[in-house]
Amino acid sequence: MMSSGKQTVVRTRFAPSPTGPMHMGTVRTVLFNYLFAKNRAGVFILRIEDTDKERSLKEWEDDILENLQWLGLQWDEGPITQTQNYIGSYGPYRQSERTEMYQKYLKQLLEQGRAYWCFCTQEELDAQRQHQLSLGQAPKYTGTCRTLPSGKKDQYLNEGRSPVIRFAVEQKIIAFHDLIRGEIKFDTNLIGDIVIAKDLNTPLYNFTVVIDDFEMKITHVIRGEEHISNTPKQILLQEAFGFSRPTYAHVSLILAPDRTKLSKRHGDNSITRFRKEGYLPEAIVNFLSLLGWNPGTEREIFSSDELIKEFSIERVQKNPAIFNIQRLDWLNGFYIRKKDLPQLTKLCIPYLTARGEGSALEPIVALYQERLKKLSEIAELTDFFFQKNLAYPKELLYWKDASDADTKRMLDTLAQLLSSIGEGEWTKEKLAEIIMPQAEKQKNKGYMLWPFRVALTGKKASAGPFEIAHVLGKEKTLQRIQEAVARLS
RNA sequence: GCUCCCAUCGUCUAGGGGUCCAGGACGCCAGGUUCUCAACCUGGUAACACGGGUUCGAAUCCCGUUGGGAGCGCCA
Repeated sequence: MMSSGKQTVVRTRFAPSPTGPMHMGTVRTVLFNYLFAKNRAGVFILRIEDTDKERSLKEWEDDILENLQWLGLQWDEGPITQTQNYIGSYGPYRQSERTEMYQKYLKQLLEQGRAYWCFCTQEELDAQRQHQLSLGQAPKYTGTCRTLPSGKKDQYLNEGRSPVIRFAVEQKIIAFHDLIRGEIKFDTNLIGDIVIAKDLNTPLYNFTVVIDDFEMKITHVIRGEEHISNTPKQILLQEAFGFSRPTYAHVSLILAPDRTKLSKRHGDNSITRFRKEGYLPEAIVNFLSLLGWNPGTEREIFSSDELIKEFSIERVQKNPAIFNIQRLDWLNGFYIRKKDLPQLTKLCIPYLTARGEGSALEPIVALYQERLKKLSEIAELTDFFFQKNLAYPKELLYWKDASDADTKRMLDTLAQLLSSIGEGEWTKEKLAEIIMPQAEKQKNKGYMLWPFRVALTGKKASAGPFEIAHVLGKEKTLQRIQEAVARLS
């Protein structure tokens, strides 16, 4: 195991396969790896597991790289790349670029007789599995290729069968300590000889992980719960090579509200979708890290640096957590409210395309900063500022029991009052100073303020009328009131 | 079917034998503020899955039941 005298540097890795968009659940796993490594002043590695040539796509690798960058989860090591678009100067490790090394280890196993060529066909294996299932047994490989006479081998080759490489699984009890779950035991009797490579150039997952974790000196394997049952296979492989065993920590899954594994059928839960909708990386990081972990205090808000400082893997929850978007929304709103205006405006611009320049939009964004749950909402909330003609039913102008005539009279009074205010003193304070006394004369301020606000926005919910009138300017404000009057009677 | 994992408010969780007729947060409800919607403040609702042990004492330890989840590939 690990040397106890000198302190070993902690090394963790995130090892995704680029076969689809990066999900929220995946992000949480990365986060735990990242936080754990950083908390121990260790090294965090990114390894792209692209051994499946059919399913691995460059598009998805880019998706992973982009999102990690966006989230601020930078890896510390990797091959230096020429065309580096990412923070730092390291590219990711890619398993597709390491086949020679895997081959070396594969040959070693073959020579030692720890692995062998298996000639069984897909049909034979399927039949075997069906048979075992029908007997109520766990399906496992029980073929005889392990001890195949060499004559038979030639015969199969002549038949055109293409063999795979199987690892001869030793029958024993494998126990390992999991940082989150404690002792876990498996009887390898239930595991058949596993396929570790399709051929010498095509190694498979359970094999490559073991080699890479050793070669990259990974000390802690933090991964999803779905890998618990792979662990004994990997330990067996490690033992065959005499590799030291990393420490394991299996993180529970994130579940959809129906309590099943979060998947496509629960809608789009890709990190890219949340990014596009206008969730902030700090909100996602804060939210995900508290999904299944907390420092034992009543604190809810954490920056990345604070998370790094507080994080401990032992405090990670064993039971799976349900993805609860309302809490994410709340956190997102919190972080939006905390942004300074120029920064927030900049973030909103993509959602306000062709509606003006940055600084011109600031007053508008300011009115809605505390109403935003996600950035994308800014578009609909503020559309009335940019529309030439507002579309709303005239009934919307009525406050409570106010009649058409009442409302018209209110708007006329308002127009009169507003006209008296000079362009130069058109501030929300001045507007309130002139209008409020009149509004207060009504049975209820709503009789004047409601139609005022609706005339300006065409909406039943919005920011206050004075601040909106201020941003709109005198001319547009009066014009919108006239338009409202024209709708009545 | 087999193997493994899990089990506190609707949700995320605190709790690791007595200080818990269970605390916080989100949500929800009510009130305050308010022309509206947010934001903000105050209050409220709501949980130890069940059954056996162990113990003077159990949400906390053990066993079982039930329930949920994951895995059982020439995917990762």
